[in-house]
Amino acid sequence: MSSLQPVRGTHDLLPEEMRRHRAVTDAAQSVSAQYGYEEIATPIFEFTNVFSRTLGDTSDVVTKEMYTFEDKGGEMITLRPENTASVMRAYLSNGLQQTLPCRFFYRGPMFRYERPQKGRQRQFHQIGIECIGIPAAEADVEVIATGAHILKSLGILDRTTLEINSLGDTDSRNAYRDTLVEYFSKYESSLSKDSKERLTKNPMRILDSKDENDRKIVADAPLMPDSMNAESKGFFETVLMRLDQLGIAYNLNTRLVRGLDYYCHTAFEFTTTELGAQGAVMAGGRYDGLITQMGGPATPGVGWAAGVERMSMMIDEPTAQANSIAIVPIGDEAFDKAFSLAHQLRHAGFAIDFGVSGNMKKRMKRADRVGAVAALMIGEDELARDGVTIRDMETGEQTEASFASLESQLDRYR
RNA sequence: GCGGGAGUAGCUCAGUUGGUUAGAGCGCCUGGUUGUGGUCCAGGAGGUCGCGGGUUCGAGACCCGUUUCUCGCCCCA
Repeated sequence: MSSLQPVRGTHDLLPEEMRRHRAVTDAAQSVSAQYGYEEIATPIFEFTNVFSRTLGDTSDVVTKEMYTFEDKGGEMITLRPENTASVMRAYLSNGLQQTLPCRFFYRGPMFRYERPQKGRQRQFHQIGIECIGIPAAEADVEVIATGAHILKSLGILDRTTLEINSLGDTDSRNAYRDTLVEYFSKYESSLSKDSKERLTKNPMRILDSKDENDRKIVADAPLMPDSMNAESKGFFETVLMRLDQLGIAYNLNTRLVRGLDYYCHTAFEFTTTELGAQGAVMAGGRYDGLITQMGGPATPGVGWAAGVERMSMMIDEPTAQANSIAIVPIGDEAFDKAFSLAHQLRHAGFAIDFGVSGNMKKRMKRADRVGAVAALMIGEDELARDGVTIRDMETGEQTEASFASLESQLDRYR
């Protein structure tokens, strides 16, 4: 294959696509800030054990999707497949336990060795928030509210559904897991091939199997709430009550589970039907055990991550950047003057399009193509009276302006 | 990792049961307009038909392999 092809599952972000990404991440950053989330960035690679220790030994992400390599110093390095573990590592590395609670927003590329599909690439981008240090259910609700607010500001909230479930605390989750294994083991021979594997690796996954026969067995499977202790039930009730209070609509989904080991209590996803096989736009939950798993002090946390590519496919085309003004010199002498004028106007805060070559017709055509709102024409006539001609590119109307009054006359095109 | 569909110009696509020199629209360039963009008219550039092999007198078309995209499975944002 030609070496000029990008690596499979990677894409160049050309200006049009980049504008969509920026519309998504800038809106997310700005809304998150309203909720007290400050932006941070962690390295795109970490020691492999940052991920392997936290995501779960049997998760697909760890077992088959990580980009892992040995660097020249013999260290095992992994390109981050998600950012929560990195953020927690950063939290511990920098001794931020002193300043709890911490609210972080992040954006950046993630890497997973997967089969590319619509809305699924090997290098993709996520935004996310993490709220560290608040054990109360209100933190879960704040995190969900922030996410919903971002989706709303992008104009896509009403095209998603908030699915929510509780996995309970560690005791409840383990109890439920044991109950499920016991139940499904009775039907092991009739389970699908995938589900037989899940039985040992991640029994809760059998609950959302798409296999028709599995679904029949699942229909009578024990339910999570029956294994939940009183504390876990109370926690989830508070979450739902507070969501109701804020008018955030949700769909209770007892089959909603998590692939990564560190989740407990609240699990949620904003899903859509617009992206083919990829339903999840934004997903997250509570991860009280994560920091302990990494060797830190017991610290609660809750957060979500969202796919930038997935959201940018759903939003309307963002409006282009600032109004620009084209400068069109006619003749060598005018070019001299125009070259300085472009510099002067840019420092006065205008966006200037200044083509360095071409006759007047070409330059006018270019001004039109870049969407300039006005063209400043400078030729012999204009130089003689020490000014320029301003052509409004929309109406075609032309007015004369002296160099002295130019900036104030251009104010309406800012 | 598994299964289905596709790959022809920068983009969207046509190309008949295998037959001479592979087309259209859009976009791009030049001219009609020596100081005026969008509209119009005329002309032009741009293709190893994804790549490699095979069948055939002859392959864009058929066969095999491969690669990329795409749809689904697994899993996930």
